[in-house]
Amino acid sequence: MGRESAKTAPLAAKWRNLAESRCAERGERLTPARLAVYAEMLASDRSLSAYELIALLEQRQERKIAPLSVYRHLDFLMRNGLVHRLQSAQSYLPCDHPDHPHESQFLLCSSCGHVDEVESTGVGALLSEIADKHGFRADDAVVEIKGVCGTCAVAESH
Amino acid sequence: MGRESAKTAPLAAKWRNLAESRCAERGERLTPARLAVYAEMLASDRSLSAYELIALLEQRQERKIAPLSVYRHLDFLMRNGLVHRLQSAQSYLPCDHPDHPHESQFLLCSSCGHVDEVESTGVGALLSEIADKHGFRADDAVVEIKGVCGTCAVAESH
DNA sequence: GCAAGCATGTTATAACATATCCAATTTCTC
DNA sequence: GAGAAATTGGATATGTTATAACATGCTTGC
Repeated sequence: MGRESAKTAPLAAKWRNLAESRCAERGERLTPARLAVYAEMLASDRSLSAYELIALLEQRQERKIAPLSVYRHLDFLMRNGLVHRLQSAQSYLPCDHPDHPHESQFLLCSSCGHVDEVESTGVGALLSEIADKHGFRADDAVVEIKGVCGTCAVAESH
Repeated sequence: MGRESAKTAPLAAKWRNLAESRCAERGERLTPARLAVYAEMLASDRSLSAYELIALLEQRQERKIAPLSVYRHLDFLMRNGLVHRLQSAQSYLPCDHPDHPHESQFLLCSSCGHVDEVESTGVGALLSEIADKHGFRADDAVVEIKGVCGTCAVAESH
């Protein structure tokens, strides 16, 4: 167990490699501090607010971390397609398939808090069509669906 | 000019009547304070943050207004379908067609700040279908499209 | 008129996000 | 490898958005 592992959440090679190659392609530097934030997010089973993330990182690294640092790292990760922001929950989530650019939709379970990122064909096209019809040029879209996930729906019915 | 008009933004009869009947139907009380917030929002040509709204109301009413009051009024107005919250802009917008329940999509112009509320057939169905496919029960959806409106696109091209 | 419930006011604080300035580190050029 | 330039990161402060806790007052139905 190396020195870094004490300060960084465990990070599967798959994700690390994807992140590294993605940043390398774009000429961006995936520094240890940035990687630590990314790893912490992947280690969580739900989306995290910036301040929750700070608390987790402080606990793991046993030192104070300024909000601005984490926001900068989040910004970096979002810029490079590794992390998404959930607009309706003011929280952040690692991207589920950072291997290619995409427009995602999110399924937010109000019961367990789990968020599913899906990439459905048709949504982008439909939204562009709607925009066109109103003489609007669409650049980007936020699609967040709130409801109850399958697991919780089953649990509720018992 | 009555006393109230000095303290409340002008409010077209159309909107006032819609709001009053909507609340009456639901057994909710559209008090002067609530109406004043609604009128102020309608008087603006763009979405407003809660604190912008506070500033406008304070200016008009010449007194201090606590944030919580405005948030309560916004909550009331949203509960009764008179106002929407824009998740990606943390701001609030009067509903464009409060005469019936509906799911809207929003077109946010990044250039002029104008927001267009549209109600397109097909979006709800498509999103439900997507949710179904993932074993998810959809209750509600946020659809916010960012881009450039027709007017600004024309202006830009000159 | 009185009680119950709803609405509002007051104060304080929590939660989320950014500004400014400077120190440390990395990278580049020579 | 030394030194300059650029990037990254830290410290402190502040701005912005939202809610908690509790007290008071209004309205409505009896």
